[in-house]
Amino acid sequence: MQQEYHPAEIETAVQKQWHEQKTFRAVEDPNKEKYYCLAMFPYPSGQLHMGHVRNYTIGDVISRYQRMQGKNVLQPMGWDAFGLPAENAAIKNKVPPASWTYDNIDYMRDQLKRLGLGYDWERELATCTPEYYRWEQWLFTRLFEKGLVYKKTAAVNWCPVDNTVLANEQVVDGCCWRCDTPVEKREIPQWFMKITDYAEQLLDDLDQLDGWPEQVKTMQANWIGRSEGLKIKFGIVDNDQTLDVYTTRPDTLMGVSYVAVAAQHPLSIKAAESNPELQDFIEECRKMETSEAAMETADKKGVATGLMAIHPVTGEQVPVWAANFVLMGYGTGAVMSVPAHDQRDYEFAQQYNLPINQVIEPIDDSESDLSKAAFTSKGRLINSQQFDGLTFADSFDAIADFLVEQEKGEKQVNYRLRDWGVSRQRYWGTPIPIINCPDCGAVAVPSEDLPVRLPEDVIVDGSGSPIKSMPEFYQCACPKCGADAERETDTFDTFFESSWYYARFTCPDNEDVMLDERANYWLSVDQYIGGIEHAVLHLLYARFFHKLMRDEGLVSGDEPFKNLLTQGMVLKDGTKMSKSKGNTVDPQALIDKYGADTARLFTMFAAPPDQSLEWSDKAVEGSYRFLNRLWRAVHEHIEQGKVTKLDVDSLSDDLKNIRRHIYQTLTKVSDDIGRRHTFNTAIAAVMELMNTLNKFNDNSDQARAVMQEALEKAVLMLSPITPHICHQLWRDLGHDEAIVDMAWPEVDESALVQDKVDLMVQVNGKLRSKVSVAADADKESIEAAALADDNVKRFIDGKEIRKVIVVPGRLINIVVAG
RNA sequence: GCCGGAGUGGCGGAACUGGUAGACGCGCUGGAUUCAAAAUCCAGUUACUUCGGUAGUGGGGGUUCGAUUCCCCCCUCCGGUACCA
Repeated sequence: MQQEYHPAEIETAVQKQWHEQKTFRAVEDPNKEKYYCLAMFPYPSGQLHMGHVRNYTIGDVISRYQRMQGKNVLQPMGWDAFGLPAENAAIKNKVPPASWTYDNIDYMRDQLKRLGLGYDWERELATCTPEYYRWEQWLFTRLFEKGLVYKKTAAVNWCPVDNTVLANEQVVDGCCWRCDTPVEKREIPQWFMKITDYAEQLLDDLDQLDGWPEQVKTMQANWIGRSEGLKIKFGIVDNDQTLDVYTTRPDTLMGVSYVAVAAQHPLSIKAAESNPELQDFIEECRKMETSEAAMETADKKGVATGLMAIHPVTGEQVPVWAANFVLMGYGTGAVMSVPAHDQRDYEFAQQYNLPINQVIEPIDDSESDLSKAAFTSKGRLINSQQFDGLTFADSFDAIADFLVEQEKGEKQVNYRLRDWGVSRQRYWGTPIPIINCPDCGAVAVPSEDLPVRLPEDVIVDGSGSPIKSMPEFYQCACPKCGADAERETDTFDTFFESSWYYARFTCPDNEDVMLDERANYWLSVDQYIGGIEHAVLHLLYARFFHKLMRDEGLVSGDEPFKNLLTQGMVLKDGTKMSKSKGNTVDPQALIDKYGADTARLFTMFAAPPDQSLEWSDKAVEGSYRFLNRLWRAVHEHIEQGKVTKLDVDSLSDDLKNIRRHIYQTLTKVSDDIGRRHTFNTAIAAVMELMNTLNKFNDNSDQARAVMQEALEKAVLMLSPITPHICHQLWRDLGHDEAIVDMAWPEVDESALVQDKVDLMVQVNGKLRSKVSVAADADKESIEAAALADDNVKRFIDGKEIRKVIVVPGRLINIVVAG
């Protein structure tokens, strides 16, 4: 055994052995309990960052631990390879996105291998290959036939100078990030997936996800946003059109003082023909940012359209306003406004001098002052004619019944969730497999013609997608009638690819079908690990896809991810690492200097996985020092020669205490890794054990036998976290079998038995002393021991004891008067 | 704006079910070793203190014998907000 710890040598040799022996190849075996562990695959941006190191180390620790538990583990890795950065790099460096992406993948694959992550590399996939994306094209055409996709116009950010569509992140303060031109909205036809058809299931099935963090389920439930309300029809004066609104507060219907519609609403556009002020307003709204955050924080503005709506109950006329806070693409594009009982309507009404009609009063007859703010609580109806005196629930039914009878409304369940717009006007993505025929309309590309391949040898210059000016790509014949037709040149949202990769990993080599029977062996994913930033969108889309694939007969379960671990961000100086801030840490430098085990140990030790992790060069050195101490401890032990057999019955109290510490540590570490995923506390516990061993100075035969036992357990416990050094130390401790194939150690319960325990003694909740009592002492004797303690006496002397609380195994609290 | 989190020594964090606040690591201080330094090892390290104690987990209130933990209000920071992934 080498005297010094040389991580580079050890790590290279161990990784070579894993590679040659195909250690991490996953083979379906119905007789073994499977465990599918998946970390969110990376976008191949060029090099690994610390967030990747953290994400993939967490996955690897869990995978290796489960392997030691005897599970048949699948841990795959691949590349989320389509996306905007490749196009940006292409513009900057004049390199086609494809070659840039493939080069990045090659480099990052080596980096992952150097970290010693136990992946089955035979299952590697990249989403930008036709072998992968052909199957999502195929699924899309199936959904097209089923009517689950449709086309409608929707707004995009448009830069009139660059003549291109901008992503939300490319809009900075309402202007184009590259040329600073004010961004405009443009309505263009786009493809949508009917995720709203699955809204109810996506909400209800959250209950199945016991292994998901509550906060993520809450965020998804809020995002889906199920509500029960009324759809109400308003007539328009001198107009045969009607206006539908949806409200969750039909009890306030009699307080409606105006109706607000989106600027883009057909009624508003029609009215603008003879209204220059409204025209200007519509134009102004066209320049607003499309993001929800921008819409909600913008000043609320509106213009009267001049149209009057007819109240469905009273028949009274209320004005129709065009307002910038009403979205055309959401709901009916119109809302009824009740200033007295909705804060936003209240502020709008004050700004434009619209009437504020109170129709709800507090149920407890307390004051409701409408001069300062709206009264938004539910209460009792007033000023509401035949509905006066009703509660919220009663008025809901009464008003619904009334409107149904009049054919002016009905009860409706509504969802905040909107259908998923999947069209992107970008090049580097999966071509949407649709052909537009002048006669037949939109026609799905027949499955025998799939995949629709994206041309890779192109020049991207920032003036729009190159395939939009490539007749050789878009010119084609209609599959139905044979007439000249054109392909879609839009591509899919990249969330499309990441919505089903977890399933394709089970059978990535199948060239004939999207998924085969192996999917049902491995799925669902037993542990999914990724950033909290994906809590809503990615995870919701993947859940949606799973249900689509289930309904297509491709998979059997309802949900893709059984357990979810959301990791926090890696920070430096308290903020997110980013190139623009110049505070990035290159993991490669870390690995080169200290080795993969130190990088892994540091990222697991610095914080629990779901919290943000603060980077520290000094703490990395500390991790490296610990591995050196571990190495030295094993080395010094081995140097003393052969170890005799352990004789548990002959041990001194000191040695019994050491053995108890070993198995207390093992109990804690098993729970920390297996259940809690708090790797930081697991590592701390092993460090504590090592500190104890270090202080222990006994060269007797039995002491050395206990030391051998301690070091073996410590190495086994650390092996999922720092597998390379543990591989070597395990060998050095005299074992022929590779540690990666060892079982997780079992706890020797007899070593844990204790005859005395220390209990804390409090007086009035303040710690005053501690007493040592027999482990099986009864309440009375514990109480007596506490009251007899000298320091306790000082605090209770001459005072009346009101009560004594004894918490077994923990503490005694003596409550005294005064 | 809305939804979801987080806030504990000089720093990262621990305290899992309401029961010893600060485990473990970093840093710092002192010591050993060294010609010297690095490395390593040992000891100490929340603040205040009359050395008895007292205060203390973002701020303010509450429940409890007992609150970092539960409840209410507020502040700050972070994530998401539907075309970044």
